[in-house]
Amino acid sequence: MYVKLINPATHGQAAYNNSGSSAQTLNYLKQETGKDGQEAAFFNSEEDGLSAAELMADIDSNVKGLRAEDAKFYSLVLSPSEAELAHIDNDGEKLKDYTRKVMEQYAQNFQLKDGKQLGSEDIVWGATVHQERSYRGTDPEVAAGNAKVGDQRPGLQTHVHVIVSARDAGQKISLNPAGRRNRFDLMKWQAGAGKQFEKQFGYTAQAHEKLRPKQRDASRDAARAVKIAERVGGINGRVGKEQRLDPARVQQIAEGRQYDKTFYRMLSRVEERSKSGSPIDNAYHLLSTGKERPEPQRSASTVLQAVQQAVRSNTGRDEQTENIAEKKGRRSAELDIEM
DNA sequence: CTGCAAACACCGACGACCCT
DNA sequence: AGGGTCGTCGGTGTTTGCAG
Repeated sequence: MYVKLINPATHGQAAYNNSGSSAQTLNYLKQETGKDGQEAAFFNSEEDGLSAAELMADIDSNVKGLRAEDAKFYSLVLSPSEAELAHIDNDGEKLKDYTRKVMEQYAQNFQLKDGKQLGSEDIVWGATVHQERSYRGTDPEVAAGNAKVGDQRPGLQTHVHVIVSARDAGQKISLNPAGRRNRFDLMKWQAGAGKQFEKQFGYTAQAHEKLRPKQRDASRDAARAVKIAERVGGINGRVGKEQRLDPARVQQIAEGRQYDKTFYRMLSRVEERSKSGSPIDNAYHLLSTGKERPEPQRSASTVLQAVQQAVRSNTGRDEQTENIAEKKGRRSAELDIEM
Protein backbone atom coordinates (compact mmCIF):
# COMPACT_ATOMS: atom_id res chain seq x y z
CA MET A 1 0.00 0.00 0.00
CA TYR A 2 1.42 3.29 -1.09
CA VAL A 3 -0.14 6.25 0.67
CA LYS A 4 0.78 9.69 -0.43
CA LEU A 5 0.16 13.26 0.58
CA ILE A 6 0.36 15.43 -2.50
CA ASN A 7 2.47 18.54 -2.23
CA PRO A 8 0.79 21.00 -4.60
CA ALA A 9 3.89 23.19 -4.73
CA THR A 10 6.15 20.50 -6.10
CA HIS A 11 3.73 18.22 -7.83
CA GLY A 12 3.40 20.30 -10.92
CA GLN A 13 -0.27 19.65 -11.56
CA ALA A 14 -2.20 22.89 -11.27
CA ALA A 15 -5.22 20.78 -10.36
CA TYR A 16 -3.78 20.25 -6.90
CA ASN A 17 -3.62 23.88 -5.94
CA ASN A 18 -5.29 23.99 -2.54
CA SER A 19 -5.13 27.59 -1.42
CA GLY A 20 -8.59 28.38 -2.73
CA SER A 21 -11.70 26.52 -3.72
CA SER A 22 -11.61 22.78 -4.23
CA ALA A 23 -13.48 23.26 -7.53
CA GLN A 24 -10.40 22.85 -9.69
CA THR A 25 -9.24 19.71 -7.94
CA LEU A 26 -12.68 18.14 -7.91
CA ASN A 27 -13.23 19.02 -11.53
CA TYR A 28 -10.05 17.17 -12.30
CA LEU A 29 -10.92 14.19 -10.12
CA LYS A 30 -14.36 13.76 -11.60
CA GLN A 31 -13.04 13.59 -15.13
CA GLU A 32 -12.47 9.89 -15.18
CA THR A 33 -15.90 9.01 -13.93
CA GLY A 34 -17.32 11.65 -16.20
CA LYS A 35 -16.03 9.66 -19.12
CA ASP A 36 -18.25 6.76 -18.16
CA GLY A 37 -21.17 9.11 -17.93
CA GLN A 38 -21.39 8.57 -14.18
CA GLU A 39 -22.32 11.36 -11.85
CA ALA A 40 -22.10 11.33 -8.09
CA ALA A 41 -18.98 9.26 -7.74
CA PHE A 42 -17.72 10.60 -4.42
CA PHE A 43 -18.13 9.23 -0.92
CA ASN A 44 -17.27 10.15 2.65
CA SER A 45 -17.66 8.62 6.12
CA GLU A 46 -21.40 8.26 6.03
CA GLU A 47 -22.54 8.98 2.52
CA ASP A 48 -22.13 7.42 -0.86
CA GLY A 49 -23.03 8.81 -4.24
CA LEU A 50 -21.94 12.34 -3.47
CA SER A 51 -21.62 14.64 -6.44
CA ALA A 52 -18.52 16.75 -6.96
CA ALA A 53 -20.64 19.82 -6.27
CA GLU A 54 -21.81 18.45 -2.92
CA LEU A 55 -18.30 17.61 -1.83
CA MET A 56 -17.09 20.99 -3.01
CA ALA A 57 -19.70 22.65 -0.82
CA ASP A 58 -18.53 20.58 2.17
CA ILE A 59 -14.89 21.47 1.67
CA ASP A 60 -15.23 25.09 0.61
CA SER A 61 -17.54 26.01 3.47
CA ASN A 62 -15.20 24.53 6.06
CA VAL A 63 -12.53 27.21 5.92
CA LYS A 64 -13.33 29.57 8.76
CA GLY A 65 -10.15 30.72 10.45
CA LEU A 66 -7.88 29.93 7.52
CA ARG A 67 -6.05 32.78 5.85
CA ALA A 68 -6.19 33.66 2.21
CA GLU A 69 -2.99 31.83 1.31
CA ASP A 70 -3.41 28.91 3.69
CA ALA A 71 -4.13 25.46 2.36
CA LYS A 72 -7.86 24.85 2.54
CA PHE A 73 -7.70 21.14 1.95
CA TYR A 74 -5.21 18.37 1.26
CA SER A 75 -5.08 15.78 -1.48
CA LEU A 76 -4.24 12.23 -0.52
CA VAL A 77 -3.82 9.14 -2.67
CA LEU A 78 -4.25 5.58 -1.45
CA SER A 79 -2.59 3.35 -3.95
CA PRO A 80 -2.62 -0.41 -3.47
CA SER A 81 -0.10 -2.55 -5.31
CA GLU A 82 -1.30 -4.73 -8.13
CA ALA A 83 -1.04 -7.79 -5.92
CA GLU A 84 -3.11 -6.11 -3.25
CA LEU A 85 -5.73 -5.16 -5.80
CA ALA A 86 -5.85 -8.71 -7.05
CA HIS A 87 -6.28 -9.90 -3.50
CA ILE A 88 -9.48 -7.89 -3.10
CA ASP A 89 -10.70 -8.70 -6.64
CA ASN A 90 -10.14 -5.07 -7.61
CA ASP A 91 -13.35 -4.36 -5.73
CA GLY A 92 -14.10 -0.64 -5.49
CA GLU A 93 -16.60 -1.16 -2.67
CA LYS A 94 -13.96 -2.83 -0.54
CA LEU A 95 -11.65 0.07 -1.22
CA LYS A 96 -14.31 2.53 -0.11
CA ASP A 97 -14.73 0.66 3.13
CA TYR A 98 -10.98 0.59 3.53
CA THR A 99 -10.71 4.32 2.83
CA ARG A 100 -13.24 5.07 5.56
CA LYS A 101 -11.13 3.17 8.07
CA VAL A 102 -7.93 4.85 6.93
CA MET A 103 -9.55 8.27 7.26
CA GLU A 104 -10.72 7.38 10.76
CA GLN A 105 -7.07 6.71 11.52
CA TYR A 106 -6.17 9.99 9.87
CA ALA A 107 -8.39 11.82 12.34
CA GLN A 108 -7.07 9.83 15.29
CA ASN A 109 -3.49 10.48 14.29
CA PHE A 110 -3.69 14.15 15.23
CA GLN A 111 -2.15 14.74 18.63
CA LEU A 112 -3.78 17.81 20.07
CA LYS A 113 -2.24 19.55 22.98
CA ASP A 114 -5.21 19.13 25.30
CA GLY A 115 -5.11 15.40 24.66
CA LYS A 116 -8.34 15.54 22.69
CA GLN A 117 -8.91 12.71 20.25
CA LEU A 118 -10.51 13.32 16.87
CA GLY A 119 -12.61 10.81 14.99
CA SER A 120 -14.20 10.61 11.55
CA GLU A 121 -16.98 12.92 12.66
CA ASP A 122 -14.44 15.68 13.33
CA ILE A 123 -12.93 15.79 9.86
CA VAL A 124 -14.45 16.86 6.57
CA TRP A 125 -13.39 14.76 3.62
CA GLY A 126 -14.50 13.03 0.47
CA ALA A 127 -12.96 10.54 -1.92
CA THR A 128 -13.35 8.86 -5.26
CA VAL A 129 -12.05 5.63 -6.76
CA HIS A 130 -10.14 5.81 -10.01
CA GLN A 131 -9.60 2.71 -12.11
CA GLU A 132 -7.06 4.05 -14.54
CA ARG A 133 -3.71 5.72 -14.47
CA SER A 134 -1.81 7.12 -17.41
CA TYR A 135 1.84 7.72 -18.19
CA ARG A 136 3.48 10.99 -17.31
CA GLY A 137 6.31 12.74 -19.09
CA THR A 138 8.78 11.82 -16.38
CA ASP A 139 8.23 8.08 -16.72
CA PRO A 140 11.13 5.97 -17.99
CA GLU A 141 8.77 4.16 -20.38
CA VAL A 142 8.03 7.49 -22.03
CA ALA A 143 11.69 8.47 -22.13
CA ALA A 144 12.49 5.11 -23.73
CA GLY A 145 9.83 5.67 -26.34
CA ASN A 146 7.78 2.67 -25.24
CA ALA A 147 4.82 4.78 -24.21
CA LYS A 148 3.36 8.19 -24.84
CA VAL A 149 2.22 10.70 -22.26
CA GLY A 150 -1.41 10.04 -21.52
CA ASP A 151 -1.32 6.38 -22.59
CA GLN A 152 -3.11 4.07 -20.18
CA ARG A 153 -0.86 2.01 -17.99
CA PRO A 154 -1.38 -1.71 -18.24
CA GLY A 155 -2.57 -3.89 -15.39
CA LEU A 156 -4.66 -3.08 -12.35
CA GLN A 157 -4.30 0.60 -11.54
CA THR A 158 -7.17 1.22 -9.14
CA HIS A 159 -6.46 3.88 -6.54
CA VAL A 160 -8.32 6.28 -4.28
CA HIS A 161 -8.15 10.05 -4.33
CA VAL A 162 -9.09 11.77 -1.09
CA ILE A 163 -9.48 15.43 -0.36
CA VAL A 164 -9.70 16.43 3.26
CA SER A 165 -10.37 19.84 4.75
CA ALA A 166 -7.50 21.64 6.48
CA ARG A 167 -9.91 22.53 9.28
CA ASP A 168 -11.81 20.34 11.70
CA ALA A 169 -15.59 20.14 11.39
CA GLY A 170 -16.00 22.62 14.23
CA GLN A 171 -13.70 25.00 12.33
CA LYS A 172 -11.61 25.50 15.42
CA ILE A 173 -8.52 23.43 14.74
CA SER A 174 -6.14 23.44 11.80
CA LEU A 175 -5.36 19.93 10.64
CA ASN A 176 -2.19 19.86 8.63
CA PRO A 177 -0.86 16.40 7.82
CA ALA A 178 2.40 17.89 6.53
CA GLY A 179 3.19 19.71 9.75
CA ARG A 180 5.23 18.72 12.72
CA ARG A 181 5.61 15.07 13.49
CA ASN A 182 4.56 15.41 17.09
CA ARG A 183 1.24 16.78 15.91
CA PHE A 184 0.62 14.56 12.91
CA ASP A 185 3.03 11.71 12.31
CA LEU A 186 2.67 11.21 8.57
CA MET A 187 4.75 8.07 8.44
CA LYS A 188 2.88 6.52 11.32
CA TRP A 189 -0.37 7.10 9.50
CA GLN A 190 1.03 5.76 6.24
CA ALA A 191 2.34 2.67 7.96
CA GLY A 192 -0.99 2.28 9.73
CA ALA A 193 -2.79 2.38 6.39
CA GLY A 194 -0.65 -0.52 5.21
CA LYS A 195 -1.38 -2.49 8.36
CA GLN A 196 -5.07 -1.73 8.03
CA PHE A 197 -5.11 -3.29 4.58
CA GLU A 198 -3.42 -6.43 5.87
CA LYS A 199 -5.78 -6.70 8.79
CA GLN A 200 -8.95 -5.86 6.93
CA PHE A 201 -8.38 -8.16 3.98
CA GLY A 202 -6.21 -10.85 5.51
CA TYR A 203 -3.27 -9.93 3.33
CA THR A 204 0.41 -10.36 4.02
CA ALA A 205 2.31 -7.46 2.54
CA GLN A 206 5.61 -8.07 0.79
CA ALA A 207 8.59 -5.97 1.81
CA HIS A 208 8.34 -3.72 -1.24
CA GLU A 209 4.72 -2.97 -0.38
CA LYS A 210 5.61 -1.56 2.99
CA LEU A 211 7.07 1.65 4.27
CA ARG A 212 10.78 0.99 4.43
CA PRO A 213 12.61 2.43 7.40
CA LYS A 214 16.05 3.58 6.47
CA GLN A 215 18.69 2.37 8.87
CA ARG A 216 21.23 4.86 10.07
CA ASP A 217 24.78 3.85 9.31
CA ALA A 218 26.35 3.26 12.72
CA SER A 219 29.72 2.35 11.26
CA ARG A 220 30.68 5.99 11.06
CA ASP A 221 29.89 6.77 14.67
CA ALA A 222 33.52 6.44 15.77
CA ALA A 223 34.64 9.05 13.26
CA ARG A 224 31.77 11.30 14.27
CA ALA A 225 32.75 10.96 17.92
CA VAL A 226 36.31 12.07 17.20
CA LYS A 227 35.12 15.11 15.35
CA ILE A 228 32.68 16.06 18.05
CA ALA A 229 35.36 15.62 20.73
CA GLU A 230 37.60 18.02 18.81
CA ARG A 231 34.86 20.61 18.64
CA VAL A 232 34.04 20.26 22.33
CA GLY A 233 37.75 20.68 23.06
CA GLY A 234 37.75 23.89 21.04
CA ILE A 235 34.75 25.21 22.91
CA ASN A 236 36.25 24.34 26.28
CA GLY A 237 39.38 26.26 25.36
CA ARG A 238 37.39 29.40 24.86
CA VAL A 239 34.92 29.44 27.73
CA GLY A 240 35.16 29.84 31.45
CA LYS A 241 35.26 26.95 33.88
CA GLU A 242 31.54 27.02 34.54
CA GLN A 243 30.61 26.61 30.88
CA ARG A 244 33.04 23.82 30.07
CA LEU A 245 31.44 20.74 28.64
CA ASP A 246 32.02 17.15 29.55
CA PRO A 247 32.93 15.49 26.23
CA ALA A 248 31.42 12.19 27.32
CA ARG A 249 28.13 13.79 28.14
CA VAL A 250 28.02 15.61 24.83
CA GLN A 251 28.80 12.32 23.16
CA GLN A 252 25.89 10.73 24.95
CA ILE A 253 23.53 13.46 23.79
CA ALA A 254 24.76 13.10 20.21
CA GLU A 255 24.07 9.40 20.34
CA GLY A 256 20.66 9.94 21.88
CA ARG A 257 19.75 12.33 19.11
CA GLN A 258 21.14 9.96 16.48
CA TYR A 259 23.60 12.61 15.32
CA ASP A 260 20.72 14.54 13.87
CA LYS A 261 20.63 18.00 12.40
CA THR A 262 19.37 19.61 15.56
CA PHE A 263 22.33 18.32 17.48
CA TYR A 264 24.82 19.63 14.94
CA ARG A 265 22.94 22.87 14.57
CA MET A 266 22.99 23.44 18.31
CA LEU A 267 26.62 22.38 18.61
CA SER A 268 27.39 25.05 16.03
CA ARG A 269 25.47 27.56 18.07
CA VAL A 270 27.38 26.69 21.23
CA GLU A 271 30.59 26.99 19.25
CA GLU A 272 29.62 30.34 17.84
CA ARG A 273 28.59 31.69 21.19
CA SER A 274 31.84 30.57 22.76
CA LYS A 275 33.71 32.49 20.05
CA SER A 276 31.66 35.64 20.41
CA GLY A 277 32.40 35.69 24.11
CA SER A 278 28.87 35.08 25.32
CA PRO A 279 28.90 31.38 26.06
CA ILE A 280 25.74 29.46 26.78
CA ASP A 281 25.08 28.37 30.34
CA ASN A 282 22.65 25.57 29.68
CA ALA A 283 24.47 24.03 26.74
CA TYR A 284 23.46 20.48 27.67
CA HIS A 285 19.83 21.41 27.62
CA LEU A 286 20.26 23.13 24.29
CA LEU A 287 22.04 20.20 22.74
CA SER A 288 19.60 17.62 23.97
CA THR A 289 16.37 19.49 23.31
CA GLY A 290 17.27 22.04 20.66
CA LYS A 291 15.72 24.70 22.82
CA GLU A 292 17.68 27.46 24.45
CA ARG A 293 15.26 28.30 27.19
CA PRO A 294 14.07 25.72 29.68
CA GLU A 295 10.48 24.57 29.56
CA PRO A 296 8.12 26.74 31.56
CA GLN A 297 8.10 25.33 35.06
CA ARG A 298 5.08 23.18 35.53
CA SER A 299 6.12 20.35 37.75
CA ALA A 300 9.12 18.55 39.10
CA SER A 301 9.05 16.24 36.12
CA THR A 302 9.85 19.03 33.67
CA VAL A 303 13.30 17.68 32.97
CA LEU A 304 11.95 14.21 32.45
CA GLN A 305 9.39 15.56 30.03
CA ALA A 306 12.08 17.37 28.08
CA VAL A 307 14.03 14.15 27.74
CA GLN A 308 10.94 12.21 26.72
CA GLN A 309 10.17 14.93 24.20
CA ALA A 310 13.63 14.63 22.77
CA VAL A 311 13.33 10.89 22.50
CA ARG A 312 9.93 11.12 20.85
CA SER A 313 11.13 13.62 18.29
CA ASN A 314 13.92 11.23 17.50
CA THR A 315 11.92 8.19 16.61
CA GLY A 316 11.89 7.54 12.94
CA ARG A 317 14.19 10.41 12.26
CA ASP A 318 16.01 8.59 9.54
CA GLU A 319 13.09 7.01 7.85
CA GLN A 320 12.00 8.23 4.50
CA THR A 321 8.42 9.06 3.80
CA GLU A 322 8.56 8.90 0.09
CA ASN A 323 10.55 5.81 -0.51
CA ILE A 324 7.85 3.23 -0.91
CA ALA A 325 8.10 3.14 -4.63
CA GLU A 326 10.60 1.00 -6.42
CA LYS A 327 12.52 4.00 -7.61
CA LYS A 328 14.77 6.09 -5.46
CA GLY A 329 14.54 9.80 -4.88
CA ARG A 330 11.74 12.23 -4.44
CA ARG A 331 10.90 12.98 -8.01
CA SER A 332 11.07 9.46 -9.22
CA ALA A 333 9.03 8.32 -6.27
CA GLU A 334 6.18 10.19 -7.80
CA LEU A 335 6.45 8.16 -10.96
CA ASP A 336 4.21 5.40 -9.83
CA ILE A 337 1.28 7.68 -9.25
CA GLU A 338 -0.16 9.61 -12.09
CA MET A 339 -2.48 12.46 -11.34
C1' DC B 1 -18.15 55.11 23.59
C1' DT B 2 -17.14 50.08 25.57
C1' DG B 3 -16.62 45.13 25.19
C1' DC B 4 -15.83 41.27 22.62
C1' DA B 5 -14.31 38.21 19.04
C1' DA B 6 -12.36 37.48 14.67
C1' DA B 7 -8.66 38.55 11.90
C1' DC B 8 -4.15 39.69 11.43
C1' DA B 9 0.89 40.42 12.42
C1' DC B 10 4.81 38.93 14.43
C1' DC B 11 8.09 35.79 16.70
C1' DG B 12 10.79 31.63 18.49
C1' DA B 13 11.54 26.97 17.71
C1' DC B 14 11.66 23.90 15.11
C1' DG B 15 11.27 20.14 10.71
C1' DA B 16 11.37 19.43 5.67
C1' DC B 17 13.66 20.14 1.79
C1' DC B 18 17.49 21.74 -1.22
C1' DC B 19 22.17 22.19 -2.25
C1' DT B 20 27.08 21.47 -1.96
C1' DA C 1 27.72 15.84 6.78
C1' DG C 2 26.09 20.05 7.37
C1' DG C 3 24.61 24.78 5.94
C1' DG C 4 20.79 27.68 3.98
C1' DT C 5 16.01 28.64 3.16
C1' DC C 6 11.34 28.12 3.72
C1' DG C 7 7.08 27.05 5.98
C1' DT C 8 4.41 25.57 10.10
C1' DC C 9 2.87 25.58 14.84
C1' DG C 10 1.38 27.88 18.53
C1' DG C 11 1.85 31.71 21.47
C1' DT C 12 1.26 36.66 22.14
C1' DG C 13 0.03 41.12 21.01
C1' DT C 14 -2.53 44.35 17.92
C1' DT C 15 -6.12 45.85 14.75
C1' DT C 16 -10.61 45.65 12.93
C1' DG C 17 -15.61 45.03 12.83
C1' DC C 18 -19.68 45.32 15.04
C1' DA C 19 -23.47 45.14 18.49
C1' DG C 20 -25.17 47.30 22.37
